[in-house]
Amino acid sequence: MTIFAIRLFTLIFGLLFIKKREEIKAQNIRLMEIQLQIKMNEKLFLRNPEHSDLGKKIIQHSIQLIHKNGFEAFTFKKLAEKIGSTEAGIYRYFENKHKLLLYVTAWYWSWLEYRVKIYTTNIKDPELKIRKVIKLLATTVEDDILTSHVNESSLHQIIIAEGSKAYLTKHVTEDNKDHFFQPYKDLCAAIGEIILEFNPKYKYSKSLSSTIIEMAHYQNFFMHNLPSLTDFGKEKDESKIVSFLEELVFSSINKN
Amino acid sequence: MTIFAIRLFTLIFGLLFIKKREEIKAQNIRLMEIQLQIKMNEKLFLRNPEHSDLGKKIIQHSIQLIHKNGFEAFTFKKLAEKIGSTEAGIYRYFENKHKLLLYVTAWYWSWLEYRVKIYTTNIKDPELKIRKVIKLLATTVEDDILTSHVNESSLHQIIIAEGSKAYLTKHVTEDNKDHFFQPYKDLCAAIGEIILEFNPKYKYSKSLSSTIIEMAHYQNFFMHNLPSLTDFGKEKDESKIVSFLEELVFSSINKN
DNA sequence: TTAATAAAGATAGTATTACTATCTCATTTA
DNA sequence: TAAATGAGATAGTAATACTATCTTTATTAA
Repeated sequence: MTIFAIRLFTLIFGLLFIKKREEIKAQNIRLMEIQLQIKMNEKLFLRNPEHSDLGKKIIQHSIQLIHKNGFEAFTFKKLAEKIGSTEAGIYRYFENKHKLLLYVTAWYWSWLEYRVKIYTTNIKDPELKIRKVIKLLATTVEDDILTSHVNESSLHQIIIAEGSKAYLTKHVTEDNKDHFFQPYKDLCAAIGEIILEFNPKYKYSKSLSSTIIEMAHYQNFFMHNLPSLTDFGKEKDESKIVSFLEELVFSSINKN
Repeated sequence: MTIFAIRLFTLIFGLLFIKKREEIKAQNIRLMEIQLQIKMNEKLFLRNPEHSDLGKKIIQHSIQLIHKNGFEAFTFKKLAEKIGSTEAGIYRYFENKHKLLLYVTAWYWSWLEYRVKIYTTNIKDPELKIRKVIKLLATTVEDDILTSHVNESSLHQIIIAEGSKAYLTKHVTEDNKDHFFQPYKDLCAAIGEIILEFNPKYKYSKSLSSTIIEMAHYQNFFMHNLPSLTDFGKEKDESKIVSFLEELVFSSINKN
């Protein structure tokens, strides 16, 4: 079923799904391994990190380091030391650390949209679709086995704490012209569509959509770090955020 | 009336309102000048910027520079050059640029809470109060004449684009222990109270409150910079954000 | 098998940033 | 009049954010 859903998704939404041949040389056996590969905007990198071991290590350990020390403290030098390479080596892949942040955030939003699509295509009822979407947005993810070098759980945490820094810059406009935020915008549009499916007359589908996305993350951050800004400070229970967002959304879009 | 409201506010909410004696030496005349002074957390600075000309210049030109070039590009060196002082001079007032950001954001939230209070104390109807609050949050401010060295309009823009960077750090927890976010939390609590006034049974008053605050700013940022994330991209009309927020809030808290 | 090419390691160097330290001088204030 | 304070001037340092170049190693194509 999963494989079918994934293939369907590939056909419909154009993400790349490849069978990767991995040669185990010692035994000279060819194994087929299923890997999810997300097509990334080429302007985000100088050399495609998916295409080499060093590249994958860069992504993998960037996520770890940013998650551990935060984006401000993250430097290419520290990253290089961690993966046993050199600063210059990282610069061959990414122009600077902000591009790398744009890369991992774009990757995250693409991956989320992919999950939204495969988990909602089989659902008819738009109400259930929206509930599913909110759950996907606001619930901590388990590591996706389809992506060996990306720890989705850490990545999720990064997006919560650092995600908005990707666009809160003086060069948003140029970055936007280079389509660096396309995955975010696509996800927002997709959720907006579902909202309109539920209520075609609702006037703020996109703004409500970006509100859900942002708040799914912000309420999580607040709950853990500035609890008095939420009503979930004591329990620290993600399902409460889901309930809040559901109530917020459905009371807004109900057709009365 | 304004003066009365301000005095009332001083009594009730403990903000400092002082008559500042300004000696005009040449003429040896003492003038009384009304100044709004917000009591700031002492841990935010090394030397109180309100207490000297250089200090006020630091605040005034920091706001200008951050507004113009963004917080990342902002350095104490550039600031010093701009105001004709030295880097070391600025460091006597603020430990680092992040503390300065915390200072101006805390100032902004205090000022907003002060405005929320004076503009809602005379209103009985909680519905009207909420409408007023949303307008105050989501509408560009005119420069407040009561604060000579703060350009509130630029400050508002800064909060939209840089405000969340104040708490999106690895040291939120310590900063929170030092009460650096108290003004934000107070504002959020105050709005939460009004929501409960309207509907005492509503379960998410604080989360809804932080949602309104954040979205008032984010929808504005999106509208201007990533318009496809909103429904106001074409008109770029702040009053649309107000309408969106009003619909969001009232459909959520209506008692049916 | 050989040559060409690409990836990546090794090393060096620079401008800027984010500070810290110290010394002097002018102005207030007590 | 002495003491305290504010602020200008200058110097120095460690870290950051790069750029450049040279060499070694691995891959591929002729």
